[in-house]
Amino acid sequence: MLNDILFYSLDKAIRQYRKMAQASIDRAGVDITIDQWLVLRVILENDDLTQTDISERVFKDQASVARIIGLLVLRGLLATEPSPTDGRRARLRVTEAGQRTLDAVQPIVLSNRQQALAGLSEAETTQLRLLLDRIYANCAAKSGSQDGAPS
Amino acid sequence: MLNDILFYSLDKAIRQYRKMAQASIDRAGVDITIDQWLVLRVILENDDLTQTDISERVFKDQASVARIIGLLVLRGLLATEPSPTDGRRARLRVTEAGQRTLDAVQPIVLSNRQQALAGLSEAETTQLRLLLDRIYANCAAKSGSQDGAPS
DNA sequence: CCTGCATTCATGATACATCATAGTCTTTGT
DNA sequence: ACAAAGACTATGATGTATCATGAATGCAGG
Repeated sequence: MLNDILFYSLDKAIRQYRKMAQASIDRAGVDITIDQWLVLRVILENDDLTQTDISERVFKDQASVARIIGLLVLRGLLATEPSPTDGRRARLRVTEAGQRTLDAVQPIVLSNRQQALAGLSEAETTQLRLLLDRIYANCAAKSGSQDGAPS
Repeated sequence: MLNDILFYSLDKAIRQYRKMAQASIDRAGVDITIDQWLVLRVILENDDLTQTDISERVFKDQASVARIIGLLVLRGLLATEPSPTDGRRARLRVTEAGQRTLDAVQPIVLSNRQQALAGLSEAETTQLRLLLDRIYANCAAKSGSQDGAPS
């Protein structure tokens, strides 16, 4: 019956982390959500991704990314101009305000991670990641076949 | 940095699990969400909890529980009658349809957990749970103090 | 050039998360 | 008994998740 507890613990841990992370950003007076921050950060690092590309990197779906981008533009953290090469797309550019926000949030996120992992050794975090990735792989596999898709 | 990857893996794992779990329930033709199922199950086991009690057990907040209960009532899986002892509350009762749904979902959930944890030893799941609980504790602690010092 | 198909994005519908608050009822202190 | 405090629930506002679909554009082959 420990299994019962495992996914509960998983859920609890990630949710508490998000809660703590968001609270620390709010406390710093920065007006952005962690999801928006994540997307903005990815766009800064590569301003020529499609929404689908972005969604894969941040592990969200395209619809969520579209709405997050919409909010980022609304808030003036992101600017768009029509793509010169592809009429379906818009080129995304992080604005000055967006850059300032990213700069402000960066140290907070690092400190959050540190707090969350306090007392865990490198070996432990490594193993944790391994186990989580295995669970992910198990869940991503089509049930009924041990499909050896490339990792 | 591996830290970067850890919370990403955490997020990925739990989301993929939820996705897989919901898909398997849908595939079985049962019309319920896993969150609704979770709440319904808790109510079955104890029909005299407040929404706050329930929210603590399923690790959601009270507002979410209130809305989930509303949907469960709407769908006829849950019935309410005014509490005889407390005018603010309603006594919750799982209906026949609710019971049938619970019965239908139970084996699916067990199978899902098994699939998700395939290839993990008991020791590994135990350690995983321990590490997750530590992260939770770290995040639940007030920032700025490593010990339990009052704020 | 045009057609069939894939890609890219937007949006509606539904559900959950979080915060805040209001309304109702209960308990407590005096 | 009464007022203050607290508990319980409902709901508005905002944001995200997921699925489905539609509209616009790009592209390859005929």
